[in-house]
Amino acid sequence: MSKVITSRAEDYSKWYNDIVKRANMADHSAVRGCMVIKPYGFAIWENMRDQLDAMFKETGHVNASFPLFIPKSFLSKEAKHVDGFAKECAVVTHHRLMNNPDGEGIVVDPDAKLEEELIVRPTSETIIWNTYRDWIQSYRDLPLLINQWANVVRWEMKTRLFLRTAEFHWQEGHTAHATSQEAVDETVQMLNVYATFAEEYMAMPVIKGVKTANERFAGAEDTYTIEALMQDAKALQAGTSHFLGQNFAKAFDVKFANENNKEEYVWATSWGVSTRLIGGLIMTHSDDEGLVLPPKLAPTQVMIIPVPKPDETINAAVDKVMAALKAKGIRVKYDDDPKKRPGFKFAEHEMHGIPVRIAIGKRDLEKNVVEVARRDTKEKTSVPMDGIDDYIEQLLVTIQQNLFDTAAKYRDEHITKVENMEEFKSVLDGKGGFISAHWDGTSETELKIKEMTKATIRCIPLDNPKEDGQCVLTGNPSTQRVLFAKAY
RNA sequence: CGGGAUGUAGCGCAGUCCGGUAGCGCACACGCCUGGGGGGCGUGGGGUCGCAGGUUCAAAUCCUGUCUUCCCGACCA
Repeated sequence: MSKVITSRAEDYSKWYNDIVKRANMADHSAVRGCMVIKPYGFAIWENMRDQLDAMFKETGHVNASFPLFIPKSFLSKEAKHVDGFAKECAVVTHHRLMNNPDGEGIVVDPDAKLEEELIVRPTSETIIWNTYRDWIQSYRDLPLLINQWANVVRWEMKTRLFLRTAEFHWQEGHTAHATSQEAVDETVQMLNVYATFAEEYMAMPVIKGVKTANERFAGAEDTYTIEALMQDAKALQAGTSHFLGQNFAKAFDVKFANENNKEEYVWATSWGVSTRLIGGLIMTHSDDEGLVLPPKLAPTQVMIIPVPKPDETINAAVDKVMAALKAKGIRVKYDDDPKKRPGFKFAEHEMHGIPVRIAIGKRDLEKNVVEVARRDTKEKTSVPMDGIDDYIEQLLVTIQQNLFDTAAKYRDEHITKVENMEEFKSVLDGKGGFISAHWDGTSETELKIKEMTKATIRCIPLDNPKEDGQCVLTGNPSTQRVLFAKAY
């Protein structure tokens, strides 16, 4: 049992915070609701970002950068969009400071008021579509497939490290298409990219689905989502991909001439994932000993520890092992700090979620073996030095798969079919997780259930089988089940 | 924005009721011992006690004001 991390059973929220802090991922900053992402946390984000970026490029997208600020008037051009974001915007009103004429410090210079206030972007649809107007004239300019890596600000009332912060890092893809179908295809394609990334790299199983009108992105025709389940049986919206229809094209007057020289409004998508994924990564795999990272995203995959401390014989053996592992492209480090004891290092690297530990001591060397420990299962095995590179290479694959399988099993065990509100409430208050239930398709019912239980419809799964039934709340006819859950 | 807490060393806390010039654990620095799961002993450095006023010979402690952060609500792709 860890000496510095609160157990999940004792206090799940505290456990989460302890992991973030003890694993050196992030800290609260001096700015309300904003976090400092520390080098280790950022290294994980860089690995996620690099992989996603490669996947975006494989699907034909390119990166660009748009302004941090958005003129206030832009935001209000799409009515639903402004409704969705108005309450959480940071606003720049002045451009100059001056010495306080009445005393200490500096004050805002009242003469430096901006003609038009600037909004710190909560998302970039408006500034981007205002720009696309100038870029798109003909169907030959389409599709336009652009992504940007950026930070955005949403003035949330209640924040949590990585899961919901006032400022966060993300990517936002913004694409323009000649036809509705092409835009819908793009929306689904990017949802699939996200799902592949979540499952194959984060080892986090997700359910792909569509949001209900209530949960839809402000300004979208349809919002597709990937939903994951955390270890406390609450759902996490891990990524969204929006079919925006012609809403933004109409708001910003973006038209193109089609093959018949007829003017049409452009069809749009936008899609994003954020540093929130790191929160999902933590809550999917980690345990009471600390962070657990999937090998594909771990900044360091293998840590070698000399026992009890480095010396010439051990160092020589380590050099050989490291060279062999590096030749396989494995990210390996040697903790040769002579001042720290092995037990301390074991605990420390477990806290940081490093997937594999290799301990090398004199006893091992006499037998020409090393001790290999897995972070996911805590299993320790004595492994011959010869062929250690192949062994570790395979082990990393095994760990990656095991993390996914374990999470998928937990998730599958936490999808429960219910037929009425009694069952609904008892499952929700008991084991939690996703509740698969019939719903009559109305916003009123959805909101009523939210009010009664705090559970929302996370999504209507894409591969949902049609099934006649009766709404859990109203008894009205329904054609399919939807997934409810309490969510982050 | 309502209700409740909180603020003392980098972190976690005691001291406040009953005023007398600040302490413990961890961390940090140095030394010695130790060494296959978070070592031991010793020495040492580090604090305008959230901020601003006030009472007093004397304020972390009492009084007034103010701010911060956290929790519960409200709010929230």
